Amino acid sequence: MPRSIEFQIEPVLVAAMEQFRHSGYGGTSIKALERATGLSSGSLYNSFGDKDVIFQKALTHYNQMVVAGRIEKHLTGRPPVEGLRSLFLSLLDEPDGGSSGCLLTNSAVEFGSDDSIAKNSVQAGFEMQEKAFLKAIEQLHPSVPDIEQNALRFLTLYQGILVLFRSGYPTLKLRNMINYEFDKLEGEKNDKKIVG
Amino acid sequence: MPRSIEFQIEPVLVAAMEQFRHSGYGGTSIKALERATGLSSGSLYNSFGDKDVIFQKALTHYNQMVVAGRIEKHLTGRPPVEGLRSLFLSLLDEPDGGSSGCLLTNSAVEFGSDDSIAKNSVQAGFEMQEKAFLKAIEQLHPSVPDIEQNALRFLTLYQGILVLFRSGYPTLKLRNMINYEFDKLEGEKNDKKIVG
DNA sequence: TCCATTTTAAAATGAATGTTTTAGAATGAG
DNA sequence: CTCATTCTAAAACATTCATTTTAAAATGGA
Repeated sequence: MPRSIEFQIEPVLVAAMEQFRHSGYGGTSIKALERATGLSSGSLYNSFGDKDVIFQKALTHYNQMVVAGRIEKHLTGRPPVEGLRSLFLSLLDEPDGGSSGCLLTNSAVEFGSDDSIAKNSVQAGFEMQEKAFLKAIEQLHPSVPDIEQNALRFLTLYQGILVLFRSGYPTLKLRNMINYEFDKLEGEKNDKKIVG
Repeated sequence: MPRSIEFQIEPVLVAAMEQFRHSGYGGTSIKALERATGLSSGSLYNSFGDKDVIFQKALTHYNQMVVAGRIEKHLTGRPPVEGLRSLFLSLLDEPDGGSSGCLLTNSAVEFGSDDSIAKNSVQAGFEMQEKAFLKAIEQLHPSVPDIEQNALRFLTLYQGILVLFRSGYPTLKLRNMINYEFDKLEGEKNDKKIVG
């Protein structure tokens, strides 16, 4: 029957994801995708369809792997404040220092609120993050009524950090701010107000 | 001598600004700028140079008018918390509900940290916002040593709100979160801890 | 009036875009 | 082997892009 597929789909998706993360959807040409994935445009069109499909698959993969993976990695089996802190700090640990930012954040901004190929995945990604924050806060203060406000506040901070980091804002200052924020949270939890 | 310029430069800059705000730099064609400004491409090239110059002028104008204007409007001659609150809430008051977001935020994400036509203006704009927050917090707690952390936290929240709002996140939830945040700040200021 | 300049409209340019097609080599199952 | 399929490479396509040029009308100062 048919010749079997030579390449693995997953590394191709990862390469496309990185490319979109760096240059956005509009800023990424098919030629750039050829370079990034090592596939010819023929193969890309053959296996995916068109550019939109590649992007959507890459974005979905980003949600499943990067977003969910990060949450899983930092927020499970650990005290919630510690987990949240390391989750936030992990945003600043891009290996090459080249802050490509978050594909979710970048897509949200690039496409806006109009109907687009990104809308559903962006909403789903934000929802995943917000729910993870909610769960962590519940573990912290099960009885407080303003858990939702705090979860949204964390989501907002999270997205803001990604914007500033992407723009080249000094990592050290962001790191200090994050640590300050979670130090304060630990202080509140222990009912000790340290700051006079 | 020469024929005088027929159009006013400022409305043209405003129109270009709105267009870039809605569609980004890459997503805005010269044709779109013709439509938005009412000028022919001939006039645009004649009066500005090229697309990069138009964008840079529009971004500078955004900093001077929109960013500085908003700060001036909300943070002067008013109690700082009240001013900050109304500044944050004003982000959600886009007239048409079509959240074009902030040209600064959008440009930061679109161009990233690489050297680009936007880098200087983006940094300048963020700095303006951060300094405004710093000043407001100083008025609030002149003695606290962690003013910088709080100013950066406000900047981060501010940018995060702009991302979420641009993506179509429900305005009401964002409004509640903002109000909750500044209610808490007023509480802290009065040294009354309301939340148990 | 004349000249320099600015306007618009249109055409032209050359490059890049996304996509399809073609041609040829490779591969696996029957 | 054969046939269907997949690969790469290349060409072809129509479209869009930013930009320049052209031509013609308008305008203001000398």
